[in-house]
Parts: sequence; structure tokens; C-alpha cells
Amino acid sequence: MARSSTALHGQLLDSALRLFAQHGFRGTSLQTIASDAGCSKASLLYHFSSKEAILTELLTPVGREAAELDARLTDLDGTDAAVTAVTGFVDVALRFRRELKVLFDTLPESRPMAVSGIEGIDDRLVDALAGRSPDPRQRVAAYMALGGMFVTSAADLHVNEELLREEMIRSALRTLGRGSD
Amino acid sequence: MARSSTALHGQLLDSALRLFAQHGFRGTSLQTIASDAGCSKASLLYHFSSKEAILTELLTPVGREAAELDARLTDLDGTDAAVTAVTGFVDVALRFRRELKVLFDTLPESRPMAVSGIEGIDDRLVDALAGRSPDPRQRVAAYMALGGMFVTSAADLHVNEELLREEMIRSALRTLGRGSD
DNA sequence: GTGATCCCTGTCCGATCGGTCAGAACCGAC
DNA sequence: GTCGGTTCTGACCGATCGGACAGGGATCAC
Repeated sequence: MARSSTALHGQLLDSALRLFAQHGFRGTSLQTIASDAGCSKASLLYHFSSKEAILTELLTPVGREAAELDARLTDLDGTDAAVTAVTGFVDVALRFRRELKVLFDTLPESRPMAVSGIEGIDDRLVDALAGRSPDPRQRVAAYMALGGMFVTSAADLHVNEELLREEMIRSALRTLGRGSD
Repeated sequence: MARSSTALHGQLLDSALRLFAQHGFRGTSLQTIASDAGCSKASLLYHFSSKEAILTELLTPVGREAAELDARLTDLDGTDAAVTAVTGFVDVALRFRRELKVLFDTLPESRPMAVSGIEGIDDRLVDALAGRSPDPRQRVAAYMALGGMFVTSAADLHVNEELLREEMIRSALRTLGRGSD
């Protein structure tokens, strides 16, 4: 027995991500994760100090990328801000589909933020998507686009990945009234 | 004590809906609901045979309306189907904002369907939103529109209700490439 | 009065949860 | 060999979960 430490660690993260995405954070027990990864619950808690710690480690990468996108958006406005926000979000969302699903499932509970640096990022994203416009109609459209990208990336449409990416971006821009057509 | 039976029953439904929407189904215990409604857990279980029964009673109305919309869509296609699906969905979604949030939170877990008559309604909605087109791009756009409407209705934007409704419909139609502009 | 019925509750139950802990099993270094 | 450190586990713990159940009051008909 005794895999090379990091091996089981990664295996546990894999199992946890899949199970969290499928049954939610609350709906997945430590025992289930451990069994899926082929070890004991006690072994899981040797690698991770708590259930929350697993979540944090899972969501840290997407948190980092989100923060980067956030930073890129700060000094943009108008169409530039909207287009950058759309393409940036779609890219991140499609790269972290299951993570985003877990994040979405976890957000409503105002738990002590498992992933740092993304507090209020949703408001800033909506602001950028709206092209910094204070028009409430633009804000609603921005929310529609954001929600659409979120849900669509989390769902698994049986569609070619590149086509999905392109059409998500085109759709979102149409939603915002900034479509080229 | 001893309220008129139906009074406590309704009070419990109120509390449950609010708490389910706020903390999720799993994240809300029977004790919490009972305390919020000002009675004992045993009393709650006198009015409802189980936790699942509360969920069913909460989601039945929105299930009925969804089924009606579903029926109205069957013999429509093209722009008619898309427009009817958008306006119908927005109307239902805004009338049952918290219920929809609970439904969304509850869906991922493949629990024995608490609300009947809506199996596979999402696929049929996407089909209608896509105007019955088999084009995968239209299907992606349909999913974007559906997700946008879903999330936007569940979120609470501080926006005038009628403006919200109008702009959600306009945004969704733009997403589908059927905007008037 | 005395039942019968309805509403409500205190108390208990088994299951499951996240988490702890002492120690077994394995490892390379010596 | 054996020693020290790392990896892993069975057994256990307190808390909380959804739910069962017997009985206490209140209200009615008679």
C-alpha cells in the first residue's frame, strides 16, 4: 500500500471534485469521497485537515484565474470591458466547468469564503459586462449574460468544445446588445 | 394556542420556502423551520408527513404552471415557439422566484422527483427556445437564454419589477438572435 | 358529565455526519 | 538488523439529522 503521498492526495481531489459537482458539497460525505478514492475516511483526514480544506484546495485555481480576469478588467470600459469580460469569463468557465458548478452550489450558503480574492467579483463582472453603464436595462442584460454563461458552462451540452466556446461568446454579446450581427 | 390548523400549515410553508431558498434544502433542518414558524419539530411533522412532503407542496404550484407552459408550446415552432417560451418562462420565473431557486438547488440531486409533470421539461424548453432548430449553435443560444432567465429571476436585482420583466424578455430574445433590434 | 376529535409537544430512537486518536504498516537510512 | 518518519487505518466521540410515538389540552357533540 502507501502510494506516493501526492498520488492519493490527487486521487482524493479528483473524487471530491466529481462528487461535489454531482451531489453538491453538503450532499457528499467524507466517507463517500474516501470510498471512491479507495481509502479510509481517516486517511482522507490525514491529507486534508477538514472537509472545508478540500473545497478550498479545489477552488483555489479558479479563484486565481478569476482574480486575474478581474484585474484585467479594472481599466477597461464600454465595449472593451464587455468583450473582455465575456471572452475571459467563457474561457475560465469552460476550463473549470466542474469547479464552477461546485462554486455555484456552495455560494448561496454564506460560508466563510473558501476561496479568497473573489469577494464581490460578481458585481464587478456585471459592471464590466454592462460596459460601465449605470442604465438598469444594461445591468439586467449583464446579469442575463452572466447567468447564461454560468449555467451553460456548468451543464454538459453534447456539443463540440470549440463551437460551444464560440457560440457562448457570440450569444453573450448578443444578450448585451453588442453582437456584430 | 392551537391556531386554526391551516394557519400554522401556511406559516410553516412560508418559513420553509424562505429558508430553503436561503440555505438550500439540505442546509435547512426541520428544527430550524419549526423554530422559525414558532412551533415544535413534532408539530411540523404533524402537518407534513416528511421533509420531502414540504418540498412537494412548495413546488407543486410552479410545477403546474410549468406544465401548462409546456403544453402551450407543443404545437408551436420557429419564432412563435421561441417568443412564447421566453415570455412564458419569464412570467412563471418572476412569479415563483424563490420556488425556482429551491427547484434549482434541488434538481442536481436526482432525488425521487418531488414535483410531477416536469420531467424533461428543460429539454423541451430548450427545443422551443431554439425554434425547433437542430442547429447546435441555436441550441447553445437557447441554453444561454434559459440559464440567463433562470439565474436572473433567482437573483434579486434591485430593479423595478416591470422593467426587469421587459428587459429579461428583450435580452433573452437578443440572445436567441430574434431581437427586434 | 363523557367521549371523540383535532392540534400540539416532550422525549426518545437509529442513522449519519465531521472529526480525533492511538497505533499498525511501511519506508529508506544507518 | 533497528530506528525515525511518513502514511494509513479501526475504533471511537459528540453533535445533529429525520422521524416515531404516547400523551396533554382544547373544543366540540351528546
